[in-house]
Amino acid sequence: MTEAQARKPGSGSWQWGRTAQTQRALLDAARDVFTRQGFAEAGIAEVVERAGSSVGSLYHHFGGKSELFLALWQEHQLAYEQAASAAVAAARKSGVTDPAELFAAGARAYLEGSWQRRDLAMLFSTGDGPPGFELMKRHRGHEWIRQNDALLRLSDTSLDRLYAAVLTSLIGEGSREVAAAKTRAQADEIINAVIEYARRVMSGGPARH
Amino acid sequence: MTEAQARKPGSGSWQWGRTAQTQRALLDAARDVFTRQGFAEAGIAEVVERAGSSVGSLYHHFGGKSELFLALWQEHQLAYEQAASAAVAAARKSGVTDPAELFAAGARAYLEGSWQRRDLAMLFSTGDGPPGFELMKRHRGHEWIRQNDALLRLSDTSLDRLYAAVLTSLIGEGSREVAAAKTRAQADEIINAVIEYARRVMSGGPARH
DNA sequence: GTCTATAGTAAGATAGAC
DNA sequence: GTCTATCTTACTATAGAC
Repeated sequence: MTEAQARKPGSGSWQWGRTAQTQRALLDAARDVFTRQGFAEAGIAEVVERAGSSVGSLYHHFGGKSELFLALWQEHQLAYEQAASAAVAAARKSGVTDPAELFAAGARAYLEGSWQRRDLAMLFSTGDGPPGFELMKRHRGHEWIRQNDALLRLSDTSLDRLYAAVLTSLIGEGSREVAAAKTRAQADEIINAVIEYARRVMSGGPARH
Repeated sequence: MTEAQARKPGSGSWQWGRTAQTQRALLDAARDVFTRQGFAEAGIAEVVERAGSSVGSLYHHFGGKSELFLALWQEHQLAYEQAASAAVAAARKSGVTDPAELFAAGARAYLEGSWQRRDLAMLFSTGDGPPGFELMKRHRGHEWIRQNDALLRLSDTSLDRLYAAVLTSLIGEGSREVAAAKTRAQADEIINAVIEYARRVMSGGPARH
């Protein structure tokens, strides 16, 4: 593929995205290798081999193994977030106003994404990643909830942070289970159950002392 | 304490527990170093220095850095489990029979343990550990719930596994937040809130399709 | 059981030609 | 932008005397 596309047609006019191509190839190869072996086990060598690229190139474009992993994660996150916010917007448009329902709509889209892209969902939930990765994930998760329910007037109380943390980890755990499901039907069951649990947690809102 | 016990009384009759002493010193030093620096950052050298021991000795007793970390974790787990099952037994003795209430009693004791031993609770929840550690944790967590409510006639359905997973991660997340609390009072608030959320999740039992 | 000194190892990272 | 060859650097892990 790399070779075929690299062959210049007629003149030589197309140099569009030589960079983009390389990065794409590297990311795809990284997906293959990391999802099969995890971060620690995976070797940079195999990645560049599969990508038909080279170590130097990888470093040029990404800066290192960790950064490559992170780039892969960010793509994945982007897909999640776009799907989720689109779903929330759609629900809102069709008249839903209850914050819990809007949240549920977003969560469903999120979990849907875990089923498509199971491989990545599993990879990022195993706890195997570059130093500091767990922290980044937690951070991102909290932001997501915070944003998703700026609706819910969450303040900076430790109890509100807990509420967000609990919902985040609920969706996160659900995501893992969905990704581990054997069939689409099973995944659907799990998605529904997770939403149900989320509703239960949200019933009554954040705990007050 | 170590010093006091190391002082020999009268003769020199005591050689009891030279092994035990060394292991204790190593574990205590490991606690210091790991809780401050995490697993990856920590160096074996600093641990043995603080323990007044040596690298060879560490390998003799534990087998390596990872195993030392794991031994520390197991001690911590043991403390959790003893407290939790004692609490459940006590609740049962005083007439509680509702499974959800029994579970809540165990969970409360568990979270109590996260406050005492905050340092360890934080360490083990950061996601920094030897390869495969996250898996072990997840495994252990599930076992704990399973055992705690063999009461709840959970089967091997994927939905029942989800239920267990959700409760586990709820308690786990709560544990992290408790450990991060700044004051005892705040920790108590959080503990109560977590129990409340657990009750909400359990209301209605495992989801059915 | 304990220690010191040494070796292994292996992968990620870099330099510099093309 | 791309590549190859080399290096480096920090560990862990072991050997072998006491």
